[in-house]
Amino acid sequence: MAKELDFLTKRSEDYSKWYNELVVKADLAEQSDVRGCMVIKPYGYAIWEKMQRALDDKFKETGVQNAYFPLLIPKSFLSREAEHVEGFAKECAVVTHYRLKTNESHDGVVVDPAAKLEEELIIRPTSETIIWNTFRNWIHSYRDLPLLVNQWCNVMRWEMRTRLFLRTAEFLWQEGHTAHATRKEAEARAQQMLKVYADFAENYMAVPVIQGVKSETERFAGALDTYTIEAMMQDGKALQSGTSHFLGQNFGKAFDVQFLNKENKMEYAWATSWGVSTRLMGALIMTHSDDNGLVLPPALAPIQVVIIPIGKSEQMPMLDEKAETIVKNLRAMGVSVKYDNADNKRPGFKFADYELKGVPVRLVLGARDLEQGLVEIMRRDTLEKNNVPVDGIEEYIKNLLDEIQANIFKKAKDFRDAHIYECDNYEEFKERVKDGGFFLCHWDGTAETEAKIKEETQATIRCIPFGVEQTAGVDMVSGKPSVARVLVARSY
RNA sequence: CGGAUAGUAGCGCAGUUGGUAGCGCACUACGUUCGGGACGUAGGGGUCGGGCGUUCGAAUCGCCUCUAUCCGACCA
Repeated sequence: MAKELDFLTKRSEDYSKWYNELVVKADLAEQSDVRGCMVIKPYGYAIWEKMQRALDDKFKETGVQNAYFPLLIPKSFLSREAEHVEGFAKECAVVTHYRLKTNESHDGVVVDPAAKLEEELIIRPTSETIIWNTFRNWIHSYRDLPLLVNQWCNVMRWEMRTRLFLRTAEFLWQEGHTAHATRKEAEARAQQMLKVYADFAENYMAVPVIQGVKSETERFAGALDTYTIEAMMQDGKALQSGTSHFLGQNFGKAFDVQFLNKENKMEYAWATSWGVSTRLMGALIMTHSDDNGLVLPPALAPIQVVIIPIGKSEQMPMLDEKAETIVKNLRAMGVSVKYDNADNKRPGFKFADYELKGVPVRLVLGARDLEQGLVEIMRRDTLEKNNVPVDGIEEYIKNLLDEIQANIFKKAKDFRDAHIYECDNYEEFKERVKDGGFFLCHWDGTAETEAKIKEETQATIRCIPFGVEQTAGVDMVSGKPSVARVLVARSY
């Protein structure tokens, strides 16, 4: 029997520790030696690639095209839009020199002071400025609009405290930037992309989200409106999982992007931007995983089915042959399968390892069961095991994958819904918000109230949610009248 | 930038009257195993974060410094 083994910390014991260990042990990512940066390992990156592909397809369905803009942004660009620079100035990495030279003792290099840049370059924290500087040359007439561009890239924000996937100094994301002839069209686009994100989160990631609009203080720097999807993690905290901004004419004016409209009049272009990042990986991990490790939705799992043979060495050729047929059939149905017949790992080890990695379905091909025409199927979401006839197993698995996808979404949604509360009493709120959960509360709409809640409870207004009944009431803090409930929670 | 804690093998750690470094996992080789994280035997791997000091002698004591983690502040 096993002696001291390297199990995960229990989720209930220390949520942060559990999360960090899980990311590392499931082989998704690790801390880099470079401060605040992350190494995404092949298995983690495979999940990210699946996300990218699915999102990219959806963007293209809405007419968006991919492009690429420079990593380095001249400092002067960033300061063109006042609010924008204010929002990002504190977390920018700056390039000041373009050359190194050998030091005097010839055992290292130093920055060459003679190679100081006349104008410093900023490593992009986001690309609105450089993209709108480029858009100026692309947009002259209403016929050039709408301009719908997306880029997949890395950005850098010098955060004080970082956590794998959730907040890293450098991260991967996509940022969409669109230019429009009318305010209405731009607003519609910002909302449309939010829907795309919500659809992706729920149908691919199986993460239920609440859509809404941010309060003024939580808005993106330079935006007129910021739309958001908010997900609930298993500790009851909120995770902002994607945002879409209506930028008005702020960047059009800042970068002088004007066009001739149908009436032959000059007008500034209307803008949106929208993005999701590798933070979605964090949402995926924290929403579904359990004490055995990761639980991946079949739609995003790099390996959907793992087949593990068990038998004496003389039976292995027979099992290999049987497995080959099943693998071939499953692949023909578009299912990604791994057959693991490595003889240097024992079955028990493989079971635990693939559970840790969140593989949705495990098929055990046992010589003993096979004599009766059976194989063992284990589903990762419930850990249930079943003996199933090997005939028609491919169809069974295909259906099971769909069922798992639906089930983990339902499970996450039930959990979230059970932790959403309406609350009208501030004292009660202060007490209960410590334990997590989403609170629907009346708000008088002032920044003062918002700041007070944040200061006293660490909770923030996550969004003014769409689709909730707009009932009048009184603000639980100030006692002033309120027209609707907003979503308040602690967040990552 | 404040408060706390910690830096010893790839990872996790032990190492108090100060005496020249060890355990588990991982790794290498061979063998036995294989239906829920196997075991045996034999190996390889360390300037004890860095500097200065005290001492015959420092992982251990003192001072300085660097780094990391957690809690705050900060975080479209």
